Amino acid sequence: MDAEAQADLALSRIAAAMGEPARLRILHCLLDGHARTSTELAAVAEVSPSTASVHLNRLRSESLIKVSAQGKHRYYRLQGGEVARALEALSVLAGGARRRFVPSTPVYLRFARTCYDHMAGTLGVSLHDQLLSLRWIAEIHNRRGHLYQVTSYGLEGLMGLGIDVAAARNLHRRFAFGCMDWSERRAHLGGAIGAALLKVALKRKWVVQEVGNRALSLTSLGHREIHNRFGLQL
Amino acid sequence: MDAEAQADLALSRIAAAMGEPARLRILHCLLDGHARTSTELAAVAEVSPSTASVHLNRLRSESLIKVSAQGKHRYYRLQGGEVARALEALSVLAGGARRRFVPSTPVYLRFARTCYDHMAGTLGVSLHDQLLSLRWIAEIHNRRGHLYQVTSYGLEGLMGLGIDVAAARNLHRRFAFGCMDWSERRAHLGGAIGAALLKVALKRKWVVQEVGNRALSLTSLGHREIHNRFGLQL
DNA sequence: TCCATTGTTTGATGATAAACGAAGCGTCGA
DNA sequence: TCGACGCTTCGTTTATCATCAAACAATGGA
Repeated sequence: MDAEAQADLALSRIAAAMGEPARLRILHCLLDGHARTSTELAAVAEVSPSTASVHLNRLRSESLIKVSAQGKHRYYRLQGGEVARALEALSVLAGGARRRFVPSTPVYLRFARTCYDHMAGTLGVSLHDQLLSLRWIAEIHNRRGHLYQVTSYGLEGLMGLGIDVAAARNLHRRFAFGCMDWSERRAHLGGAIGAALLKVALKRKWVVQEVGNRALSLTSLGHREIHNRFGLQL
Repeated sequence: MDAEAQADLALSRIAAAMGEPARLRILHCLLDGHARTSTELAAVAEVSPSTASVHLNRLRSESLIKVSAQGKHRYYRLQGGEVARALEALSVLAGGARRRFVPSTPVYLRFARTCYDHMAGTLGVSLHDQLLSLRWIAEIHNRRGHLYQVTSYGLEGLMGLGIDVAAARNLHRRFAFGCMDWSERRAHLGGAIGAALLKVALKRKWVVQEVGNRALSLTSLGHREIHNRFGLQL
């Protein structure tokens, strides 16, 4: 088989991978740049988990999505911007320009959002980096992922915010770890400490949660407080 | 079903239409903007005419191609530029940027090329228009397509080029007709007279055929001769 | 008018693949 | 260590679809 025919075949396999309603719903869902778990995507695609797993495998073998395991979950996301662009080009054919795909994470989600029970986005990543450079937290080696301990500086600072670090340590969950941020591609602070920080930020109205999505809005109070307490100019 | 889900479904149907090797070969073949007959496309797709017919119907129902009947033939071509753009976006995913699709007729083909045994492209269309305005040929009405007769002016001119018009009239084929030019979307001169003109142009080295494609190169001699004999400034 | 060419439609057949449940494998939290 | 949970793999069923030959329709030329 010559190179031309082989390229055609590869192209048709990619198009076929997109040409199945359930798989297209999966791709469409991932278009915002977020990573989703297998279970979430099964619900979106409206198929059983086992069926979704087969679909995800197929999309992966065509390099349309990539996966990264994190603990119990497997996070799937688009392989890259080309995939989003191809889907957008296809959507032009379907019903004109009736509906536009959002090729990347929307600005309002990219800046700050919740990731389960802690902060993600630019805000979350910046805070994580600042806590590290202020030496409130320090990395400890572990075979899987980044784990953190709270230093004596950190203990003082967190208690100053009204966080009960000892109680957080006794929760049946990871204490503090670097949680991969999918819009920033860098770590933000997860675990019990991360959750406690979000709780404080919400309670003190540094950020407010929007309805209907996971976005967080930074208030002017929050802007001031985060600058004063962490030296972080957002 | 909500609008979102319906758009996804339409999208997946389009992707599925492209996701079949034979159909993709057809689309790929049509990417140069030319129209092809059902039989030609069956050969390209390497399937039987009946199978090709089914595929062409499917592509047509998804508005990826359009058809126009001309006599015994049915000419298929891409629906529009968006289809070419979508295929190009997909080809980025297949094997990187290894091979680029040509979304429209390449310049070298657009200017001048063979159409079976006569001239097409800008050159062919210009010549056709000029022969009409010089009254070498005149349109005669016919229920299907444009047919032409050669006037006394034309007879003189063609004989001056060494063309045996009487012999051309006796060939078992259409004498002269307007053949739709798919890159120009206008007619060029086909039939026995069109073929005889190409033969002369090749013999006198006004144009030379390139190897491997249907392109024609206009020589400087051809440029001069066509200007002198037809008053055509290319 | 007749025949060759071109193309579509139909019907039958075989291959592909999408779907699910059950079972298996890892990881997390108690 | 022991479930609980998330996810995948396997095996089976079912439905879809690509394919071709044969029949049919339309056109052009002799």
